[in-house]
Amino acid sequence: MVAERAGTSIATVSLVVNGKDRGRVSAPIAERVRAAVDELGYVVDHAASSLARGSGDLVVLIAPDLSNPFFAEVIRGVRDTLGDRYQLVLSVTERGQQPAVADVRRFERLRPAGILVEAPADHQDLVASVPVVQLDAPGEPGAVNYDLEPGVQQLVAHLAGLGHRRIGYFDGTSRAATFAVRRRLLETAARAAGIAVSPVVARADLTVDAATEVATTALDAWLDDDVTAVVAAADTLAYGVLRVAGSRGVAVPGRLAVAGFDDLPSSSVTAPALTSVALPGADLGRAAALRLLTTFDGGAAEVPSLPTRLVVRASTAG
Amino acid sequence: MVAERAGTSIATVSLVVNGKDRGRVSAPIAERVRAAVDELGYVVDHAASSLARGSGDLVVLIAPDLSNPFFAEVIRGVRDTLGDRYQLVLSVTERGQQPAVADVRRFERLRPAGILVEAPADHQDLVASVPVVQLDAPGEPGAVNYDLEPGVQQLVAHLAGLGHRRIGYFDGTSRAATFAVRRRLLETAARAAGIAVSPVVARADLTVDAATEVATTALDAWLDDDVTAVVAAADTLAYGVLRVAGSRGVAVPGRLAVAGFDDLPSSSVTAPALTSVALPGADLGRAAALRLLTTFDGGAAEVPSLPTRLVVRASTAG
DNA sequence: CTGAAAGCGCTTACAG
DNA sequence: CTGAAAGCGCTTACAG
Repeated sequence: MVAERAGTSIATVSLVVNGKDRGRVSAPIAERVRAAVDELGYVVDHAASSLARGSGDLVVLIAPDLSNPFFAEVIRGVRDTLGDRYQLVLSVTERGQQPAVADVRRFERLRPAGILVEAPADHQDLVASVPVVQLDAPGEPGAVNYDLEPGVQQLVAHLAGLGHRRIGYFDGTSRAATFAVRRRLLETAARAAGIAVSPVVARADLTVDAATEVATTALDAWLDDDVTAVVAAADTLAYGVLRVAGSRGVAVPGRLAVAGFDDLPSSSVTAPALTSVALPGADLGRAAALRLLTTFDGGAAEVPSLPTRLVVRASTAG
Repeated sequence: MVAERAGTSIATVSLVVNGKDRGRVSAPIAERVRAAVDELGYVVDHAASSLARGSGDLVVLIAPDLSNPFFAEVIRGVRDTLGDRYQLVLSVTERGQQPAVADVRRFERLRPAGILVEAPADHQDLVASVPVVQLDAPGEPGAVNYDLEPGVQQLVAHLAGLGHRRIGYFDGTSRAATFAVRRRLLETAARAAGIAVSPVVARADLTVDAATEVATTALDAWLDDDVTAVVAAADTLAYGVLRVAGSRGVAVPGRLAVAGFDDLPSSSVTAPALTSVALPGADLGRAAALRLLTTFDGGAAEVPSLPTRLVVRASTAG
């Protein structure tokens, strides 16, 4: 430890650097240490520190591929809540993959203070030697989730009110539980409202390009099946439908209404602007980070589900 | 080290676990060790390992706030190139901030194998005890950059060909050098083509919402100044212009042509579809990761700048 | 082919 | 109020 050039012992430096010098180290000595630290540009070695201490100040957020801008919002919420006390690092899975046990294992090695897992693959047993909080993992105990029901109900009521009687569903390929829930809630609500859901199967990765490719064939199938509205499990999927409909001259919403989930920032500038069930990503991130912080302090407050609501725009409203 | 339950010494376990047992440990013993490792779910402690070894297998990518989907592409490129040998972790700066020296310092503590810095604040001296590669940092030696000139030339030629003689520029607030370069190249090319650049100042964070807010007042100023086209330093900024123009009934491109930089996936579905200078993010990520990998092996190959080109869509073409 | 030992840079009781 | 010492879990020469 180079900074003992301050003329004191290693232990004293450690105390000062960690701000544990109150009433343990005299002011002039502490001052000398700080000066030496500054001069030498010293920065405590994280590996050694975590080793000695048993765990570090890192918080790991494991998220799926970031091509869905939704995650950027989540990350921002986490960051804002974690503050300076903890250092956030992100890990992204491979495109099209959900976070799984192996990812959590991999990051346990880093001895983080805690791990956040966004939209994990279903039915994983995500226990670790450090606190783990899951986001967007319906059915998992202790997870921070959206209450999707109100948003879906509003969407179906909206479509029913416009006279739609047969709709298509554009699902993600993601194995995350939240997608199964979105589909199930929509089907249930549709049935209750007397709306049929087309058997046409359409699934794609959550990128505009993948969605466009799938929509290229799915669009015809939907139209052949007399579908008048398509609900996509994510806005990025809906963009694909908009793109194909636009290039084929299929009027939206005249011939086909389109809606999504997420309400991404860009959904207000699409052609036409997209109706969407708003999932406030930053709120989710904040709630999850807060829950982790509470866990650190030994608490375990129940986190209520986050509300969702429908944002109506031109892609359905005409 | 728990796994010595395999009945061997700690050192032997270490050798086997790190795959350095070739010709040093007998096959049956190695086998016994592996079995024990599996049974106990043992995973080597990263902190201890990095400490003993001097550095770890982490690669840190420091990026600005991820609300610009462009970065998702960059990340994907980095990930794909790094492969399994290294573990990528991301860090994002606070919204509106560029990566700076302090961020690099912070991550040096982790003893990563290397650090990647995307669009750092200008004029930073980003040296560290580990290899650092900068992305999108024009003017920095060893940085991996776009060759923006051809894209900008094409854009200006395109606008000139359409008869535009006075254009507005919508800049980012980012202090990253790449934004200064975009502006300068555009101004130079415009002058050469006999196009005037309006003195109206418009700058915003690279989010659709921030851009919309700024565009709300800037749009009037541009129109008052007889501007017939606006070039935005990023697609997300252009989205803000499209949004305001749409809600005000200003015809795009009839009254005002709009173009951006990035060519985000969603730019093909905006209303109208956005003309943009394509900056292939994944390519940038791949090139930077490759450069870092070469550095690890002691090499220092020159990386050529990545080509850019104009993608023409309805927002300018009519 | 295998094991005992030193050391990586810290932190934290503990004794002075 | 301060310092010497043990120990965190590994890796890697080195000796057997």
